[in-house]
Amino acid sequence: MAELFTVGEFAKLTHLSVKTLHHYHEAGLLEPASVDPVTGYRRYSADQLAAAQLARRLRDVRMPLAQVRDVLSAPDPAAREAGIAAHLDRLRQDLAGTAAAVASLQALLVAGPPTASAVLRDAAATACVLLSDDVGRDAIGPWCAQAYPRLFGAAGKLGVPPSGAGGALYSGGWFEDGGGTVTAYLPLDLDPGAVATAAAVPGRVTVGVLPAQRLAVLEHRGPFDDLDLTYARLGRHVLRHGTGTDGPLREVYLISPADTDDPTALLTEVCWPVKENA
Amino acid sequence: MAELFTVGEFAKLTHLSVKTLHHYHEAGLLEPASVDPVTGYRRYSADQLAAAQLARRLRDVRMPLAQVRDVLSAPDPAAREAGIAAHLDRLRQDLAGTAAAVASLQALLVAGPPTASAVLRDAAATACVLLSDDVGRDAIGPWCAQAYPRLFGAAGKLGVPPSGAGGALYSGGWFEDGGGTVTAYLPLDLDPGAVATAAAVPGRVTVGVLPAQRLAVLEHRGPFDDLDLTYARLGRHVLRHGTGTDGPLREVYLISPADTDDPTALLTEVCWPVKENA
DNA sequence: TTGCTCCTCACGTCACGTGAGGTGGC
DNA sequence: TTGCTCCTCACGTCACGTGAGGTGGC
Repeated sequence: MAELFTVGEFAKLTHLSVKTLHHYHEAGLLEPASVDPVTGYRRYSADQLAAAQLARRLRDVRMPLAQVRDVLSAPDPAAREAGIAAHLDRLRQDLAGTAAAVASLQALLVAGPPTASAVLRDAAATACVLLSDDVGRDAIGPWCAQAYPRLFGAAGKLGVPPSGAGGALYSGGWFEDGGGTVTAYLPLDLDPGAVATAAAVPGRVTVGVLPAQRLAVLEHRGPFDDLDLTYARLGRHVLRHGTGTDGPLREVYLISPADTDDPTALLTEVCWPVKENA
Repeated sequence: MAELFTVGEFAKLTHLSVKTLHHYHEAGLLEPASVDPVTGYRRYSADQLAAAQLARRLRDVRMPLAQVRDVLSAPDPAAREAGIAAHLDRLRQDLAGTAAAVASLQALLVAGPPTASAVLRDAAATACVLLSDDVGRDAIGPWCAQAYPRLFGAAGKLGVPPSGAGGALYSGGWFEDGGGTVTAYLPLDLDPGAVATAAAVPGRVTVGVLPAQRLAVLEHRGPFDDLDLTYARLGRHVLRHGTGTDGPLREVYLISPADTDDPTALLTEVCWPVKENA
């Protein structure tokens, strides 16, 4: 007859627990070859051993169940291997992130927080190309990576050279809420008063003016993961003196990931808006 | 006055979300410097910034909250750094495990399952030193690592040389239920009938006899993580012919981690108990 | 008939995120 | 007074594990 195994037997054969097999059934990931309509008994076929073996290995490399399901039901081997390769790539990025986090931890233990001092600056109104989006905390890196090329492209099409480093505004409760509206900008060598006459820009990039603002500024050198140390130094004093405003926080990327592959070489200005009479 | 910040301000300073700070308060991990008894408003002090910065980095390296709490409340810097070092060590092991899982996945994709054939063997009754415990699936490696030295030590104290490689019995539904009773054994060069006269052994190690049993045996070469492939090949045929019994599954560690650091050099006999008339 | 296996709820775990619904401070 | 921030439930997420309580098959 057909080679059918009970859950318990199939569990022994695959080293997946019975509970896990139940879960995979319910998740539509590994459906038994047949289910007895009266008793509900699951029966697995020998043909399903290979799928179970693959599923176990995909879970061992932390692939989410939904993706495992997609891989197992892939229409052809090429699609299957593409799904696996994509996940292994995410795994590599994750690993790099963990290594960076270990380095950040050890740097904090060895060196302690940085000790530079903030300066006040009156930022003038500035014509810019702008790109705004609702971005979560964990998506900010990739979002910026696609935003600035688009802004540079837009500036090029306008025929107006950038007049300085790109930056971004983090509005409202971006850090408190784990995300929100981010506006990436690139300053243009253009009279702010002339902006209304600028040509429309393709995509969602727009041309606008950053308003004049008084800012407390502190330079941050090193990876973005350590920006909290600089925010603490800068914001602590601004808040202590009660001079902070609820305007968006601003970052200026003087040396950005586009300029260097060395995270310790990154240079970022952190700008906290303060009252005019500060 | 004291430098006290609201949750929102403290979130901006630390890049922890307000919800996370609530959670850390409830978890007793980072209690606000003061809580308004009437409004419930949390107030954080500037002194708490360092703890928040450390907590964020510990979470970034996936330290569980309970351990973060222990580290933050450590009595002295030495205890704190010991806690951190212990976790970084677990992280390294985890990483090695993931690397092994990637290798296992890629080997499966490239080579497919192995194709050796099983043989029948009548194992005679054997005198052994034995060590039994309730062990979970994920704890089996470390458990074996401490079990076999103890068994060798016991054999030495008895003055009886081992008569072969060590093995283990995985009883009942060990693989189906994700754990259960495991019995590690080391065969002794001793008449099984003489066992009752053997001296008591210190610790929880005992002297006993493995009963005679007919086994279907298949050799497994390579890491333990790939044992499921061999179990599938072996058990599939045993179950297909309906000759399996519900006795414990047995593994014999011909080349064990004590003998080599190369996982691909490991050699294990997988033994499935079968009926006497098989 | 006795165990053993199988079944289905329902709830727990972990570290938060996501609203809902309501209140305090400038 | 209007927003804005703050508060507390209560529930969702993810991949199962852990019983509870009950039934089918040899």
